[in-house]
Amino acid sequence: MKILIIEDEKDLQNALAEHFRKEKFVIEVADNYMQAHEKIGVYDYDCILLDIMLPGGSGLELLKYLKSLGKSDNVIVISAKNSLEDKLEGLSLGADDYLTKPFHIAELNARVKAVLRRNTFDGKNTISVNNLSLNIDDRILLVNEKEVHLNRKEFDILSYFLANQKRLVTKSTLAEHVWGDHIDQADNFDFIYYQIKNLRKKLSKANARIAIEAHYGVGYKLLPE
Amino acid sequence: MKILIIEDEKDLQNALAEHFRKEKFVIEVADNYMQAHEKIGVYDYDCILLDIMLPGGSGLELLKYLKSLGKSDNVIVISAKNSLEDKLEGLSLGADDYLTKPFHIAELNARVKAVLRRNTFDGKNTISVNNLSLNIDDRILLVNEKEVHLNRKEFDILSYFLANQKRLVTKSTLAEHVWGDHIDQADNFDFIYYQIKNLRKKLSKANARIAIEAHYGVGYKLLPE
DNA sequence: TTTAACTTATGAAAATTTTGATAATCGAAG
DNA sequence: CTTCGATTATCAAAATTTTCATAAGTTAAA
Repeated sequence: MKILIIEDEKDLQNALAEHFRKEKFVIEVADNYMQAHEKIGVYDYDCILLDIMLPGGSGLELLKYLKSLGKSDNVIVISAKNSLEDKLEGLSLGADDYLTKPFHIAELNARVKAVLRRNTFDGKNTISVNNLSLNIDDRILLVNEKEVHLNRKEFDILSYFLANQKRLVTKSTLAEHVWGDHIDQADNFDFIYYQIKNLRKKLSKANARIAIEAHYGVGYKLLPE
Repeated sequence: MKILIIEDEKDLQNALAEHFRKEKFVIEVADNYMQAHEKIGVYDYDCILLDIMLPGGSGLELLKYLKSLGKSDNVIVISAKNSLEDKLEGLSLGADDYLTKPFHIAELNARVKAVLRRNTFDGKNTISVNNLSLNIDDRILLVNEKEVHLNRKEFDILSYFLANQKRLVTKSTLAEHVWGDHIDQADNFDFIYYQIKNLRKKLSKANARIAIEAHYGVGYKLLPE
């Protein structure tokens, strides 16, 4: 998963890059119009964070360019507090989302994840991988066409993993999504270990052809096998 | 709690009115520009649902008017699917939120509640009523300066009640907020009854000077006593 | 006023989740 | 290739939440 950060303020740029690197994204940075334009033309990104105020040209021009390339649907516009107009024009140009400075990085993080997840789930209410299929609405897991009972946390964890397949999911991200705001920065993650253990047990008993990989010091990744 | 629905499409208007009446709001309706303009000038509402396309004038004009009166911060703009421009201009005029048709009424419901709650909580992280004070961030309840331990559901329920003081809270609304999306339309609410029972027990043991009133067939209301 | 239908309250049991202690595993540094 | 510190896994116990059965209360209609 690759994120392009288009932002000239060095402090913010570094903070963003650091944060998302920790979340195990591949980060690229552009700090002016030309550089951004070039990267956009050549590479594909899973998500683009776009500041509007840039040296060398307006971020809105970049957005138009992205739109012309059909790559504008995973852009999150970041605009200065007072330039509401930018924000609005940004939206009308098809940006997926916007955020006004200053913002909490947790907020941005949530939105990035939302953008990425959207592209995974699409409109469907069922995700299938190998021999499993998960119906989000009815909260039913089928492995080899047979229902496997998951309780609430197990289901939430698995669906988050499936929505973020092959991507490394941080423990705190998982906690935030499955358990809620309160538990964001816990000092131990026993509750995750326990649920993961049981989830794995159920999956393997049902011969599900996926694996939940632990990544030392970071989190987990779900892989088809 | 009073909501003004400015909407000319009769079907939608009725659906909205009916829904929010069930949620125990007081509903007023305006189905054209003039009527809306008059009501806005005379009365105060806790939330205003504003359609942009109206007979007799644009909703955006009403929004400007509301803004000039300093009453624009609890407006939710409802715009037709394709009129993105309206949406944007609406936002720039200070509307709190917007929604494009068609929308799920549950979505609108959630946003209305959010608008109302914001005005209750403000920026504070503590709500106080009589001899209790609830710290939202640290999730601590004090009654007469002494901590009363609440477990998760109890805390969530109480904080929702406090954010919606003196307002009737539907069981399904409560379920949606405390338990999440899944349990919106349950066929029984035993889990609510159980938590309410224990919450009441803890509150009364601590001599908290509030009461959780049951409203037959509808839900609960929290009252200072 | 009484009944019938339905809603809410309550306690006990079942299921799930969280916590704590302990063991196994991993990865960096020597 | 060891060792050490830290992370992850596992089990059992504690706490919480959900479910179930039943009782009590409420409303509307006869």
